[in-house]
Amino acid sequence: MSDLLANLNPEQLQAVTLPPQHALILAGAGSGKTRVLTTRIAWLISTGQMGPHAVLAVTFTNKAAKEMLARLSAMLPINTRGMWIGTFHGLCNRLLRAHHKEAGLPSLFQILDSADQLSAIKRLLKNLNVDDEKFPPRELMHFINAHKDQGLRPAQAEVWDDYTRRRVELWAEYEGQCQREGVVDFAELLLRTYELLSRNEPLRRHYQERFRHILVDEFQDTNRLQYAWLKLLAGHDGTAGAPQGAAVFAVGDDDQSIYAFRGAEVGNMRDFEREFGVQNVIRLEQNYRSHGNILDAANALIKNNQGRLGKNLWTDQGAGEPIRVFEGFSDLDEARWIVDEARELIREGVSRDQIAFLYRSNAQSRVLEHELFTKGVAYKVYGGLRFFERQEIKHALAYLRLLANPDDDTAFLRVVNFPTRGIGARSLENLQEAAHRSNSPLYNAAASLTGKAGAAVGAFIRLIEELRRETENLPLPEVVEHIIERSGLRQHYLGEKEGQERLENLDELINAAASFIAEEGAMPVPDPATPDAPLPSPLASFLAHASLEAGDHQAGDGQEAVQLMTVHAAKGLEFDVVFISGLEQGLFPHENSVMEKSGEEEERRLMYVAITRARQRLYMSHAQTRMLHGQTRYCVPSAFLDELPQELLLRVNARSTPAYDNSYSRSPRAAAPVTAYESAAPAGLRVGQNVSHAKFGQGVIVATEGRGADARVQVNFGAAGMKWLALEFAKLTPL
DNA sequence: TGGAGGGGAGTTTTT
DNA sequence: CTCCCCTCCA
Repeated sequence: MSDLLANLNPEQLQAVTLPPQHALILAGAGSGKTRVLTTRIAWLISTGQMGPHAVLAVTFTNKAAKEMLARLSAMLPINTRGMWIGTFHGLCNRLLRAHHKEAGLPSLFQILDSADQLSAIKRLLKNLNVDDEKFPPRELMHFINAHKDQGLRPAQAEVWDDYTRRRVELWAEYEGQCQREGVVDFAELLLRTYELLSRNEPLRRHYQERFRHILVDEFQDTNRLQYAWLKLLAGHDGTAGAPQGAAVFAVGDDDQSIYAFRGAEVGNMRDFEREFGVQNVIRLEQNYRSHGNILDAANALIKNNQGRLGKNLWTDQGAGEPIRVFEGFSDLDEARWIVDEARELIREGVSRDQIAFLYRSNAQSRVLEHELFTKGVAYKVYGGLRFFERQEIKHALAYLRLLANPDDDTAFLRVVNFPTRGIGARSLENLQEAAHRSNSPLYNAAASLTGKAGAAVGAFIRLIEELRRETENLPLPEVVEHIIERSGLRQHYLGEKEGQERLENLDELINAAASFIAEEGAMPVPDPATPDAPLPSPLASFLAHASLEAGDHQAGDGQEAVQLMTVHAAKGLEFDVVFISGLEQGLFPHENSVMEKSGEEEERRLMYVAITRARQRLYMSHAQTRMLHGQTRYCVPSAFLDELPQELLLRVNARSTPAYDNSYSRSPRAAAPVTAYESAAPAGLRVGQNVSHAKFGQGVIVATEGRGADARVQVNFGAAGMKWLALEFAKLTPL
């Protein structure tokens, strides 16, 4: 045990060894929060304060959950299998599988991922003859999910106009459809579990009594429903007669809250502190990742946010390098400089995968990729399709889903005619109509179809029935292999020009099934606390796994490569060298964020996350012009750059560096293509012109419109925002 | 049934 | 500009 606590700093040690009370750990970037979390669990177990089954540890990502399990296994001589450590969704899935009856779900309920959910909504709108122009499926999906993330059902939704009334009706229809088909979406996993536990007292008591310690990772990312879920499980819901609850150990960093747009509520941290009467608030401020200059910059930046819980990172590693700031004439110029700088570092021996290019929006990767490709630097872009999201994989899974649950219309429609078997859109329309009339799944309605179409659909149904029979007693990997052959998927892709990779992926799916069985599905462990609960079948578990864990992002080739990703995707990662590009008003901070309340603060936190990814070297860059939506935009440097202590920055000017001289840095004006507007611009005020305004300060003209008395110009004033000004009235001084 | 071509949108995203 | 989605036509 002394081993366990060795090398913890005083704050970490204090957090790990707190008495069994509620605690809030404010864990700064790079302060060893995962270590504290796992050591806390190990300490509680090894000191005999609780058994492994009395802990519930929740994370947001599978990666974090796996990491925790791995570290725990390394610390303790216990089998972590069967411990309740996982993602919110994974744990809810587990609960719902064990108590599906009480939750009103079929035992083999399927989980819809976002793509499945979208197609389910599209299908619903079609069946109900709803104009999808008026009710865009994506928007409706977001509406539904946002409400469910708040813990709401259609009956509780606030309705403020006819449009919303209709959306709520459609949402209710959607819920009905999911129920009929035996499928649940991501938000439903949580909401259904929450409702199950709040309505079913014995069950609630059972779990409340069982979990003595609840640990939550990335607490700042919890949404309202997740917080309510935690309160319920912790026995802190105000229910009369609730047993003495679990101790909640919440770890988070309000400064790294960057997911408000998907429902995360930083306010949960304050609420938690208040509602749980938290006595133990511990700040982990010693940073083990970055050099001092980097931390100083991050601290100075984040100080500009209001209402923080407060935290200041420090390190004993020394100041390190200054932060290098580069201004390019264009986005291309910027990319060239970044890539050249990276090549220089690689020459000096920095490993490629210790170099990260971070950006605010995915579109920015294009110009960087182009430059990397041109210069022959290996790179890897994060954010593409993931394994289980690939077309061929989803097709194969749809067959498997139909074996498990024939009511799953989403799966049915996905493969009823893939590979093509002569079932046209017309037949499917008829089938859907018949199903709608008889209020039955497509699978059952198929029998009512007559004629040629009926025969074709009938053959498909028979195929599924045969597959079910043939695979009944096969081990999972063989089931997968069998359906890939018998469904005709393999044959189909064999005949396709670009089919080679898809075939490889299908083979990989068989491997995935095999390793899934090897790792977790081999012999499902009965939960000691609920020994009577049905054990999930390997197929059902595998399908849930596929939905809940879509796999790694497309990682490109395995070789050492420069890492490209959005700042969001970089959260939780660290690199020796980090480049943050596109530091321009409107891009970072993003223009759409200024509309949202406290949007600027979230952008600042995002910047804070970006900065704190760097261990040794940090580069920041911006460009004077940037191609955006096919047009050249004139940009002013990000206000965030001004918020950094200037003495930490080293301005690197391309022209002062011989290597960059006239090789590609052209004059800014010459580099800027003439836009269509420009011909109409009044003399002296052109797009790209720097101007000064009495009230708004310095800015740059980004667009002009009209002539004479009607002439207006759009000016980007940086921190003061983007303004349209009538030349007749506004006093603009060219600079 | 699939390919071509028009139209529209273009922050961030895990489960 | 470029990508994606939908529709329409052969």
